[in-house]
Amino acid sequence: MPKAAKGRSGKPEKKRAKKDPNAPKRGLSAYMFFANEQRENVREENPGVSFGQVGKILGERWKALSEKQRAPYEAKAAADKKRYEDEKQAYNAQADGDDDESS
DNA sequence: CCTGTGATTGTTTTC
DNA sequence: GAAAACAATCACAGG
Repeated sequence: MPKAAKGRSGKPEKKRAKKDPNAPKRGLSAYMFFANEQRENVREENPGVSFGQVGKILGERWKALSEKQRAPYEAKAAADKKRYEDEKQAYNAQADGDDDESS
């Protein structure tokens, strides 16, 4: 059951701005790792494709892979997520109490 | 307790 | 250098 038709319901607002004091950016996404590898392949199989094209093709290819293929990327994403946990932790520690920051 | 929301992440190409 | 399509995410917070 699709919790809610969330997603990009049409809100092409520019990039986001930070809102947290130390903004513990989250971890990367599987697509990021996948793109890192496919970007070369996609551009190679699609010579001459413009920005919009390659971008789309990349996405199509992403899902074109099998879950197993995404596995390595998901794994990286999961690993990266852990990385974020670290930031979040530091953010948490500092956000909460703090030993000395107000000089 | 459960939910969804928002914020974020990195790539590519083009000028 | 910046901007948009492309996709995943998923930790955080609130009623």
